[in-house]
Parts: sequence; C-alpha cells; structure tokens
Amino acid sequence: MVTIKDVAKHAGVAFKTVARVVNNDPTVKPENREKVLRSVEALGYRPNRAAQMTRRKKSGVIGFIADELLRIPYTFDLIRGAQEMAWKHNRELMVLNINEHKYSLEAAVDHLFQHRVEGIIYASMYHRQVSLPDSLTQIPTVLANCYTSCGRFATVVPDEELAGEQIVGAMLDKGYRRIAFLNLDERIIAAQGRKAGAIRAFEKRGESLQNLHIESVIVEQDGQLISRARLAACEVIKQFKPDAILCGQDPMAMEIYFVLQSLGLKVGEDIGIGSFDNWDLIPELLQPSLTTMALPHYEMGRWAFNYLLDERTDVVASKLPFRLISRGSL
Amino acid sequence: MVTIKDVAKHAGVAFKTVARVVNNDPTVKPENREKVLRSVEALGYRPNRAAQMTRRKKSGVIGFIADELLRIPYTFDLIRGAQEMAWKHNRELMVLNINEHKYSLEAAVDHLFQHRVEGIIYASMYHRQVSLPDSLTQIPTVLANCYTSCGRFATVVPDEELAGEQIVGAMLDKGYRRIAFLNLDERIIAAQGRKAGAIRAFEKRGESLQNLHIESVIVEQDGQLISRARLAACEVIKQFKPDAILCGQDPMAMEIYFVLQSLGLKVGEDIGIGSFDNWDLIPELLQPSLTTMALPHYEMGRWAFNYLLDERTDVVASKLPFRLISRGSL
DNA sequence: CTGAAAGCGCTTACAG
DNA sequence: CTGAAAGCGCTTACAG
Repeated sequence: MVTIKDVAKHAGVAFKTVARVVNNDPTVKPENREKVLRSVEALGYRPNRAAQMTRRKKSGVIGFIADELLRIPYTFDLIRGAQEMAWKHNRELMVLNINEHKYSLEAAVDHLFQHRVEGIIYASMYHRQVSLPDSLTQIPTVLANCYTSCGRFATVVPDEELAGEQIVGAMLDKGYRRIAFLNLDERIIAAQGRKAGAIRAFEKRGESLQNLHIESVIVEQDGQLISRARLAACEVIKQFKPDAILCGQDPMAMEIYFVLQSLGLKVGEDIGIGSFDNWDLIPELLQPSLTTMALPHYEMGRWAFNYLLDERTDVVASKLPFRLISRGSL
Repeated sequence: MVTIKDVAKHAGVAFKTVARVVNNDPTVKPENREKVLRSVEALGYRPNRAAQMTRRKKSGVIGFIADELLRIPYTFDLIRGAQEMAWKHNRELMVLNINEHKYSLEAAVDHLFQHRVEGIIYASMYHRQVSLPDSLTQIPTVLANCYTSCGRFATVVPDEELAGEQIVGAMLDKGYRRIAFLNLDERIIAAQGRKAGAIRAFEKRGESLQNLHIESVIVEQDGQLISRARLAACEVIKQFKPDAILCGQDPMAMEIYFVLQSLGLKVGEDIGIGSFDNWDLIPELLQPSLTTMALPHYEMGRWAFNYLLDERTDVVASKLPFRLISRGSL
C-alpha cells in the first residue's frame, strides 16, 4: 500500500508536508499543496486509519450493541439513525449484534474495548428493561429503547404514554366515542404506558371511561407470544360495541381487518381502526391504509449518538414522541 | 489506557513476554504465563487493535456495503450471515449502508480502503443488476444478491428458476392442476427466473401449459411500484378459474387472502396459495398460515464471506436454493 | 525460553 | 511555511 512517504518522494517534499495537506493544515504553500494533491491522486494514496488511530490515541469509534431478541423490521432504523450521525461527524460506528446463542454481551463489550471505542450505544429491539455488565460504567454509555433498574446510564426511549394519549385523542377528536383498545401484554412497559395515555386522553376531554375498553390480547406464555386478537375482536365488537378499535401493533391490526371483513364491517366507515408501530409495508398494504403511531427509532438512534458526541455525562431519561401517521382507517 | 508495558512492569517481565502471552505463543514458561495473566486480569489490559493492525500490516477487516434502496425486513439476514462468519473467524465486518441521498458508493469504498479492508462484500437488497466503480477490482470483491454486466466479480444470488420450479412442483404434487401465478414485474430478474421455473415444472411433469396462467401484477411506473394484485386476482379467479394461486411475494399473498375472503373462498380448502419470500411475520399471521419459498439471504451472506475468507479469485456465479416452508395454505 | 532493537504509518512537539 | 526527531502500542526479526 502507498504511504505518506511514497507520496512525499513523488511530490518532492518532506513527508510531514504530505501529512499537513492530508489533514487540511492551512499552513502549506498553495504551490506545494497542489503538488502533493496531484501525487496523492496519481498514486491513489489514502491515509491509513489504523496508524492514525494508534498515534492520535483516539479511535473515533462509537460502539453500537444491538440485541437481536426480536426481528422487527423498523428496528434497523435505530442503527440507521446512529450511523448517519456517525458519517456526518466523521466517526466510525461499530455495530455488533448480540444474541444468546452466538455471542455474549461480555464478548461484544470486550471487542469494543479492544477497539478503544469512545462511547457505547446499547440498543434493545423492543422497549424493555435490560441488565448490563459493570464494565460499561468505565466508558460513556447510552441506552436506546431500553433502561436498567440501576439507573446509572442515560437512556432514550419512546414516550409510550404520550403516544397512547395522542392516538386516542385523535380518535376522540374525529368523533369516535366508544373505543376498544386491544393492547399488548401489560407486563410490557409499552403496553402500560399506552394504557395510561389512553385513559388520560379520555380524562382530559371529560369523556366517560365507560366508553373505553382496554384488554390485553397478546400475552406471553412460556416464552411464546400467544395472540387471541381475532377472537377478542369478535367478542368485543359483539359485547362492547365500539365505534373504533385501537390495536397494540400493526400486525394485529391486519388480523382485525380480516375479522371486520368477515363480519361485513367496513374499516373507516362502519368502524375506525388505529394502531402502533408503522410496521414495514403492512399499513400501506391494508385497504383502507392504516393510521398508526410510528415509533421514533430513527430519532432514538440519532439522540443516542449525539449524546455521546456532545460528551454528556448527565444521567437523563429522554422520552421521544411517536409520529402520528394519518391514513384512511380513521 | 493500560498498555503492554504497564502489564510487563506489573508482572516483572519484559514487555515482549507479555506480547507472547497475549498472542498465545506457546514458548513461554508456564510460571511467567501465570504471572502475566494475573497482571492482565488485575490491570484490565486489552490489546490495542489499532496498534496491532498498524504493525501487522493486516487489518482483518472485511467491508460490507449494503444498498438501502428498499427496506425489506429479511434482507438484514444478509448482513447477519456475513457477520456471524466474521465473528467466528475473528475478523471484523465493517458495515456501511449507502443510499443515494446520504453517501455515495465512492465515499463508502474510499472509507473501506482507508481501513485497509482485505475484501469487500457488496450486497443489494433485492436481486438486481448493479454497476460498481473500477476501484473495486483492486481488492477481492464479491457481490451478494446482485450482479454486474461486466462479469468481473464473483457473485452469489438466489436460484430464482429452481425456486419457481420447486414451489410449482410442490403444488402439482399436492394435486393442484390449474395454477395462476401472479408474478412481479418481469423486468425484474427474479420474476423472469421464477416464470421459467414454473413452466419447467409443468413441462417436466408433462402437464399442459394451458393450465398455467402467468401474469405480472406488480409493475414499476415512473419509479413507483403499482400493485393491481387485488383486481387481477378477482379477474383471474372469475375467468381462469385456478385451483391454486402462486403469489410473487408474501405481502401480495396477504392481499389475495383479503380478496378470497371477500369472495367466500377458503384458503387451503377451496383454493391453494403459495408464495415467495417468507416475509417477516406475514406468513405466520395469515390464517391459514402461508406456504412460501424463503429467500437464502442468510446463506448468501455466509457464502460471500467464506469466498473472501478462502482467498478465492475465481469469478463464479453461485446460485443458492430457496427453502420451501410448508404451512397451511397448500 | 527471553529480551533488546527496529519498525509499521502515521501525529505530536519542536526547531528553524 | 517546512522539516527532522521522537513516539503511539504493538509485532517482526533476530540474538542470546
């Protein structure tokens, strides 16, 4: 590979001058700069990042540990958000996927330490509590889409409660009066927050809570998710008679569309449907297309990166809002 | 940060001895090895990868360039496949997402060269032709899920034709006789191959091609994908009267399920449904669940990495088979 | 089995 | 504005 010395010889200057040009040091005679630039071009020189890192004693690398417990399409936006910031600020993002079988979290952290990362983003694929090794306290660390019980790390998570309030508020504002919320498992933090938000929306508007039915229809049993969404929808329609249904996630909404079609009910006309996630193609593919609360994964990725970039050390718990995407189902 | 010299002082040996222990050089007295290991543990020493790379003149890094034209959930398996191999062989995988707006391909390649990558995997998110800068010929490069017209690079792609033959063959073997294939845009290589495979399945079994209807129902117009899947399904059911429908992708199959339900037809009983992709949750969420051909993204990621690992230079065009996932719809 | 010297490709710190 | 020297934390090559 061509080095700084090769370029120097080719350009007829000292290798230090080449280093100056490559690092945009302004104190180089324009004439020499030109010469060097031409040689760089001619030889195809590119600085050796490993050597730079060694000498500078700064890696410029931020580690990103992603747990792969679930495979949810939009979660990749967390990585994307961080990566775009990294690119913009000329930093490296070193992404490591961990999962129980293949790599331990410890091994991932060790790996990142070997690369002398200047900060670590630990991101969970769904909003939940995690527990992390103590070694992470040695280095600036942010948690994205998750939190620890110890409370020693800065975190950024979706504002579940606000999301619940917003979507239910939007439904009420559209004139829907009787809302059935088919929620996720209430042991999940998301389900708790959204439930509280839904109730708050009713209370703020002085609506009677008699007109709000909340029920968990996806529950975890023995490590498996069991959905009784279709059955629950049938029952709730018959007994509670909602004029709108709020679904805990878009895939569930898809199932509800099937139920409604089988009952001869038209979404957006006979009954309104709202949901959470903005899950891949599903919202656009349904007819009518699905109004849903998009998770702020991209924004969380950015937030986490910027926290590290700004060299912050405050232990904040930042909550980012969802984005209401209005389509035809409400 | 603690260095090899700190450890040496702490252990009372020469720093070279520490290096030997860290690199598992067997020619170290067990006694000294113990001493060093204890000091490594006590001081929390971890080798500095940048310094190792600099001196070894080997980066151990493989670059992975991912085009993000589309956001298809399972495409992440391409990265996963490569990453797991990298981990296993103690290599680094440096993943760079490119997209038209943010980073140019050139910039990504330049970035990878700065890191002295020992090989590059260029992966496309859907099977298509790409064009790549000449600079990539300077370094071992494999294309995954894509190919160039120049034919200078090794490639690994899904075997579209075999997939078409397998799924249609499976349908025929189950006793379905009249099959409507609602294909993707035929300008897409996947659609071409699958069509040829479907025809071959009929021919191999001596079935009349009168009983195979193939039609493209998702087409690109002005850069936008237009799906007329629902309409086309209605028409084809009325006119061609198939006993099974093969869908070009799982999201389309979902739409067809809605159509069939509205027509009072039961999937798996009145009519069989097959599909391609194994797209995220969709196949499992449909009732009955969807039989589909899973794309070999994970396998392509592994294949590409192994090609580079084995230091191959042959310009092969490897085709990997899909996996038939049998569920309730056939 | 161990160690002192030289060197990887850069940057830092300093002299001119 | 330019350059020679020293050094980053390791590995290589060699001597003992």
